[in-house]
Amino acid sequence: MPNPVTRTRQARRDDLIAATIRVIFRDGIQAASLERIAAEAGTSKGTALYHFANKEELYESVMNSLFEAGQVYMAERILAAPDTPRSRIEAYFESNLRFIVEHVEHVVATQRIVQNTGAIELDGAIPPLRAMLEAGQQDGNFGRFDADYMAHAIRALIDAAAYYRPDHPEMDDQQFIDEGVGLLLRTIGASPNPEAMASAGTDEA
Amino acid sequence: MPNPVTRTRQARRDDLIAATIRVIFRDGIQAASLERIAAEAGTSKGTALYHFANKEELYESVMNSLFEAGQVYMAERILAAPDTPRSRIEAYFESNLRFIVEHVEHVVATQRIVQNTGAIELDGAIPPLRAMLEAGQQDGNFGRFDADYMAHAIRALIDAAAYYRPDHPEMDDQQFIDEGVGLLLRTIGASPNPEAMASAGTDEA
Amino acid sequence: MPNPVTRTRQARRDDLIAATIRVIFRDGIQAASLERIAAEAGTSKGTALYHFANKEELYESVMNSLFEAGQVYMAERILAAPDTPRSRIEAYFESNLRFIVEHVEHVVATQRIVQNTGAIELDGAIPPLRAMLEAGQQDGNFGRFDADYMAHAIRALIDAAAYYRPDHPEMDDQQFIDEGVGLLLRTIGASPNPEAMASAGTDEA
Amino acid sequence: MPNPVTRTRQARRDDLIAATIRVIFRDGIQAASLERIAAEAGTSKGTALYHFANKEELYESVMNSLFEAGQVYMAERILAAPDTPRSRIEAYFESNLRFIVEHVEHVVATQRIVQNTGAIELDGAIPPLRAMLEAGQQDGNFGRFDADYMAHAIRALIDAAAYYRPDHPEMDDQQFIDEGVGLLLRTIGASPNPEAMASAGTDEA
DNA sequence: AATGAATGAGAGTTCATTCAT
DNA sequence: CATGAATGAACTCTCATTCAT
Repeated sequence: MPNPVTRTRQARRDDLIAATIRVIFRDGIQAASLERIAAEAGTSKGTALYHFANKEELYESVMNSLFEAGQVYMAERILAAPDTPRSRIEAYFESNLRFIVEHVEHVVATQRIVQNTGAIELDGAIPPLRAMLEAGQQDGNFGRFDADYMAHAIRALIDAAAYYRPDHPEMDDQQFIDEGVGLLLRTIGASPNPEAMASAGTDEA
Repeated sequence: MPNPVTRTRQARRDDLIAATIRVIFRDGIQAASLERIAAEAGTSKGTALYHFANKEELYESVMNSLFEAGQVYMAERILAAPDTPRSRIEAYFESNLRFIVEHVEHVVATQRIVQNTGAIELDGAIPPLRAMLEAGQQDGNFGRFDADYMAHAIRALIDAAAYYRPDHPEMDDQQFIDEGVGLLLRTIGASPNPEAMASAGTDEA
Repeated sequence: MPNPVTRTRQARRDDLIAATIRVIFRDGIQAASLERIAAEAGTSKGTALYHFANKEELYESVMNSLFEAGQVYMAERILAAPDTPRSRIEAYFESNLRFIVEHVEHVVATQRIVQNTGAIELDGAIPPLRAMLEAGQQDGNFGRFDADYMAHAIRALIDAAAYYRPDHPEMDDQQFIDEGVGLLLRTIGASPNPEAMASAGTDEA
Repeated sequence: MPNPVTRTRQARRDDLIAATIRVIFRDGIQAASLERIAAEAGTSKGTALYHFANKEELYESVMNSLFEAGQVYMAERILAAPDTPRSRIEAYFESNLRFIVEHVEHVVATQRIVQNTGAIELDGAIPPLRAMLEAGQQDGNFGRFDADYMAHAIRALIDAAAYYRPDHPEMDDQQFIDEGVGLLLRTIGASPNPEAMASAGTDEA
């Protein structure tokens, strides 16, 4: 029976992870000292280091909790899409952008950590993406481009979307996602919506 | 009349700026303490702070020297291009990528500084870019997209190119630039159109 | 009636004392945190402090358990020796060295604690030793020396033997003891005199 | 022209070394935090770490300054002695004890550091000492003993003398040294003073 | 113009100890 | 009996900045 003072182990860890995300997102990674993070979580530096061996482990937990959640979220949606490169990559784009919209702070905080610590975690995203791109190219559905270069470009675009989002509340979530998906599909040389193009109208001049 | 032993004011500042760039590019921004930078410049921490009021001013100088050089470099080439949105933006893309290729270390160092200190300097690049995009859209040469969103996307793609470059020496400079320009033109909905480039005629199919 | 799962009070204390000795002997006193000791004993820091009011009390228990065991061990052997200063001191030397050989880890751990905490426990050993030396001097059996100075020297030699022992496994126990006893007897000016030991007669040539 | 505030580099280092010795000698090595040492030296923690890369380097400086001084001091006196094992080792004993008397605090502080950090510096003293002992044994001047064991015993006795000295001011320096030399010579089985024995009297029964 | 020296603020980390359960 | 959780004090170390020369 957990009480409000002595939380269970995982609850405290979650509190600290959430506090870390808030501080980094709000004040920048420079401001994210253990003391500041602990204060944000309503606890002390000593307690933070009781739950995480060191700051690096805390940061890793922030990153891993995002990666795991993101992977599940996206895999679910990508596998639900029709099994064609075009549909798959569109599902990839859309699910990734939607995940970002729903977890902006966590995403931005993680990016700051990756940039700052030189963690190469994000590189793990490149190979599967490259594979999807090459599959589409072989089917003749995508344009002509260097798949590795393009994979990095896509990651850059998606990551940038996370930075863009919080500063543009005037755009609603769906607009934001659609704009991003359209842009990404155009970048890889796949028309934004084949069905729409057939039935409704033309998106491009 | 500069003394051969005692460097002139500007020369020393330039030394320190160059040293800062090298340290950040090579060892990361975490390693860029004033002591480390001064040592790299062959001088002392005290001297570094004699030439720059504080570390922030040194970082600003690193960023400004890049922006000024970049602006001159790009303006020259953009103005030399035919006065159409399509040509102008292609010149923008190509000159920017070429500038990056020629100044990778400086560009990467600046990006690290911006990310780390939260400097918003890069936002200055958005309005002129957005203007170019809107001009192209009004001419019917570019696709349908949110110009502000696209301006940020383009900056993200170009910035990402700087990170990509040093890790891919197997690509030669021209390949790298062409791949980037092609990708960017596709993104804004303007096909690269090689024939047009040969005949200097219509930019868009 | 001790519960097989829940150890008895004394058993837990003994576990912790033994764990403390192992940790200090193996990893040094710097590494001997309560957490480390508790882990070595297969329990938790909280439990350790349930059985000992604080760390100091734990250390005192380590020392006292050694002193008590040593005192019993030595007293038994010294009282069994012929009642002459020469025999008595020889029994003191031999029993002390033999006790060390049989409890190296405990002895070394205790020495480390004494050195580190500045505990002056060892001084308790000086007065009885000094008395034995003075008795021998009055009988004309020992050399001319300052008894207090010599008592300290003897303690230093015996303590040093404990440090020496683990690093020299090539020497067997008996050799080690004999070498030490010989050295000590020589130091106080009483030759080891093997004939005397055989005939149980005159102790000094 | 050094002023009382800004001391020269070496002077400050010496101040800090002296302060370290005083703190360790007076309050024990546990109390020797950088803050405490800096305060004792009349400066700040930051300054201490400006002059020494880290605490370890400070401790090494304490040890090395002692070893260097001691080596010079003893070498001078040992080389001045007649070239026989007996004279040489007596000069070794006497010069070492005299050096200790003149640098008790430094010696004790160094011993505490060695014990605490596990530095094995003192082992360097064993081989030359063992060589001297073996030389004396071959000449038939010393008793029968294991030279390595004895070398360690001698070091232990001499080190113990440093601990003994400050607590016994009633003994004057010369007495202290003579008592120690006599004890040591007896330990190795060399009569304390061959000349004295020939001309004056007998020290042993 | 240049710099060695000094410093204080703040960082991450360790640890003995307290306490509620 | 036992322990997980929490905490605060103290520690070493980093660093931008000030200042006298």
